Amino acid sequence: MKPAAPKPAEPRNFFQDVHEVARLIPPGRVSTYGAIAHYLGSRRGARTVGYAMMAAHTADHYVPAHRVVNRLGQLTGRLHYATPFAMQEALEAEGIRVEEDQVVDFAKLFWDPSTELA
DNA sequence: AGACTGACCAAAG
DNA sequence: GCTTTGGCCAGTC
Repeated sequence: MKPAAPKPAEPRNFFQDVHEVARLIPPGRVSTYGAIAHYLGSRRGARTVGYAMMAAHTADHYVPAHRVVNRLGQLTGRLHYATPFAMQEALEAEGIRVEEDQVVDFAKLFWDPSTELA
């Protein structure tokens, strides 16, 4: 007699899903909070995705948060890094050009999980 | 144990 | 056309 399975169907939290998707972003490409939120199913609040990125440090595995920007292609999370330039440098190291905290050719570098992973 | 906070996006006034 | 509000999850004090 199991005291009710203390195991929910999916113990995987929303954050975990976001972190996993973020890890799927190929180098040299960038994704957005809204795109990830939409891929996970409806806009559960793109905000929540942003929270997940901030809580990326709580993830067991490394999360390339530098490849995730807002829908405008801006490095909104750069202030969360050790240095305000760490995020930009990480992107430039992958061949992505950044000008004024904004990803150049963002439209071409944009990686949409809903489309790429389909 | 409860309250606050924090990397967003889009629609409505 | 710009400002304000609504929706949303988990970690931390």
